[in-house]
Amino acid sequence: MEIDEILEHFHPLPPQSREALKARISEVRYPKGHMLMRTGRVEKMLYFIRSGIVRAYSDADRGDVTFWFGKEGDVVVSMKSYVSGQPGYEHIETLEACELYQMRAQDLEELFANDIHIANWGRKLIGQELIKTEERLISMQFKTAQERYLDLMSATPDLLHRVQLCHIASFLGITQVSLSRIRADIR
Amino acid sequence: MEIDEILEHFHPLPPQSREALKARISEVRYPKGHMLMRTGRVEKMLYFIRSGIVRAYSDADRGDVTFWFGKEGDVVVSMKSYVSGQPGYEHIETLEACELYQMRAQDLEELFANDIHIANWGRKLIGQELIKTEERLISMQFKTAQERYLDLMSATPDLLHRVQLCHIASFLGITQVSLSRIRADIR
DNA sequence: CAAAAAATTTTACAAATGATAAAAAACAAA
DNA sequence: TTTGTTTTTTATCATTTGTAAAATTTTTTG
Repeated sequence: MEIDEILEHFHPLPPQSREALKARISEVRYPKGHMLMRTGRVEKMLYFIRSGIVRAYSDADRGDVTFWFGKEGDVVVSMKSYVSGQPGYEHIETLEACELYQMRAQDLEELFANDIHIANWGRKLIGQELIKTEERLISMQFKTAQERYLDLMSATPDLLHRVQLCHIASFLGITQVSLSRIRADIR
Repeated sequence: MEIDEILEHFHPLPPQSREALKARISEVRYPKGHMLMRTGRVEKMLYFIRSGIVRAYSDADRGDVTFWFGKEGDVVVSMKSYVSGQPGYEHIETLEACELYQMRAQDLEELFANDIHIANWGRKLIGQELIKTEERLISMQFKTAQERYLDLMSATPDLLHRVQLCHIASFLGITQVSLSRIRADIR
């Protein structure tokens, strides 16, 4: 996925502003298993995914909890870090070899302060992330695990072939064993 | 809670921009049970809560699902509507008599387009909402209902006295019966 | 205050999910 | 292929949560 397409997808940008963004973006590749971000750090970079899949997860008593998958076209930020400048609570790792567009968070801050189109573009970007998160929260609250699994299958069917089931289970808020039962029931 | 305090809380604003915002804000009161927003509409207004409590909820098979409480100082928007201009998926109603600061969404859009400080203020506002939502999502995924109840009690203890338990239960993602059991266990 | 309505708790039973261990299947490296 | 490792499934039992109905408490209304 090309960078122009990704940037435009969040919100239209005047050519000049888009070029200002692109001038601060470079390309980078990481192998599977690379840690893009770590809990407790104030992250200096953010990424847009050109290809590949990543996951964000938090540490918990019973192992880690995957709460987000990022795929082609998605933005990768440590939200807490990005929004408040405070240490983030998530690890983010690549689940496949990834091609990423990278940008320094500080460069983006400077653009926000000086270019109103980019400031509004950033506002829309966060807004879209919020909607997605809110919709997931609602579905966690009132749908059964089986419904959530079926939703995920119809929304991003390829995810199941590209990601381990233990991560899918964690993402759905259930154990891997429970996910196996659900899959058996559906068959 | 005064409007200046509320506005500044999200992000500092130069006096000129703050006055521009305030010039478009008026005050309004509604009794308990008033519907501020409705599913399926593109909402034209947004609010800041001077006093009182409101809840946002979605329709579901088994009744409604409360997924957000707003209290003094919080912003009240139909997120989908506000972010994307598309019909929202939530109802929002007052749970107490409320004093609100109100503003036309279109006025805010115009300020976003013309005042970079307000655009960045709006970006920070949405970002803070995103963090809160993401933290709730994570706690839904890896905490037990009892832990979530205890968290809520320590975070906003007054909520329990001001809001019906059926709404608290729904907010926690459990039934009212289950919440009753948890409360009995704690005693 | 008394009656009615609403909200909350309790009880009993059913269904879903979790924990653990072990077996089966899929995958990777030599 | 063969071996060894990882991933997924299956089976068992304990725990949690849901559903429905009744009992209790609290609030509202006359």
